[in-house]
Amino acid sequence: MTSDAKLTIGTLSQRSGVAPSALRFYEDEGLIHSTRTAGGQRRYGRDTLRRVAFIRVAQRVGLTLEEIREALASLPERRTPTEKDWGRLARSWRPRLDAQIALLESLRDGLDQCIGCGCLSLKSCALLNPGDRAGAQGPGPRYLPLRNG
Amino acid sequence: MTSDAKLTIGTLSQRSGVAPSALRFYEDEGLIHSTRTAGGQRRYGRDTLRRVAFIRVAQRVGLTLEEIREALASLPERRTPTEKDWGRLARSWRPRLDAQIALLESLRDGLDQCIGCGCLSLKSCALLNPGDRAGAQGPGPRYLPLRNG
DNA sequence: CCTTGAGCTCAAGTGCACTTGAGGTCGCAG
DNA sequence: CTGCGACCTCAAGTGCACTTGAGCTCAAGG
Repeated sequence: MTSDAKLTIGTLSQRSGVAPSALRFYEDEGLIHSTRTAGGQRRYGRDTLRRVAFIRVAQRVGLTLEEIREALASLPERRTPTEKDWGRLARSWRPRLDAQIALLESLRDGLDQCIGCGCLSLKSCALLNPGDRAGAQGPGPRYLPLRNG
Repeated sequence: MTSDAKLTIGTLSQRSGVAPSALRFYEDEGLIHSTRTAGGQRRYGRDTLRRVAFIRVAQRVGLTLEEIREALASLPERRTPTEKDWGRLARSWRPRLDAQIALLESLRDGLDQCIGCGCLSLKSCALLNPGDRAGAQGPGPRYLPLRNG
């Protein structure tokens, strides 16, 4: 019977390791949902715990909250998501993870050759132009969340 | 004779692929330096090209501008840095790169086991607590620059 | 000399992911 | 029923890495 107990924001915060302010923020952003007590306080179903966990892991993988919201939107609305649902979502990260790992490995392996040799000053350097667009006037950098890095 | 030509900010921008505004910003932050013409315009030595290249690669590796400034501060002030100087700096990234790669790999390899099995909701999950601090109320996330991601 | 594109400064704005603070309310133990 | 810790809202602030805009000056070709 503990399975249908609702969680307060404080409890969810403790169990998930995510600050209450962040949980409210996630809710504003449509990433999680709550019911309210008569007095207006938030109450979360236990599946929210997994939802929050998913959000944090997805952030580590490099997704923005925007992307995570989109991913979560593909979950069933009517029923509590199953392990298969979560598994499917998580597996969609693989190409992204593989690409990131490949990038970092090429960076690591290229350091000695590339930096030492002087190509670091050339537009054609693979380290400098991993996206293959030499000198393109792109916008600012994107970020990869790296919690507890 | 091209080797001692000074670069304007526009030329440096084109050659490095970094916007003029960013170059001015880097200068404000002490990451690069310029001399000025009589009229007050910036002129950069050719070694600044390499310096800027270093900054961009360092960002991809995950360093903040603060950290990059510190790294650059260890370069000789009096002479133009040699390839050995740059190589030494770049090699200091290795442990960091290795750690990041290891993290992403554990994330990738843990996905199927972890997300499918339900531990995603537990504080002891390795994916959720890579820093080994379950439920610690850490500050906000850190970022890993991921240009052209 | 004149024009014009490139450059200058300084203040403010952007995007992301939150946190902080002020001022007030809820809900449960005693 | 009272106290007080947990919760509420809303606005503003934070940190990083820049970008944008206004208003003005410089430098090089014709």
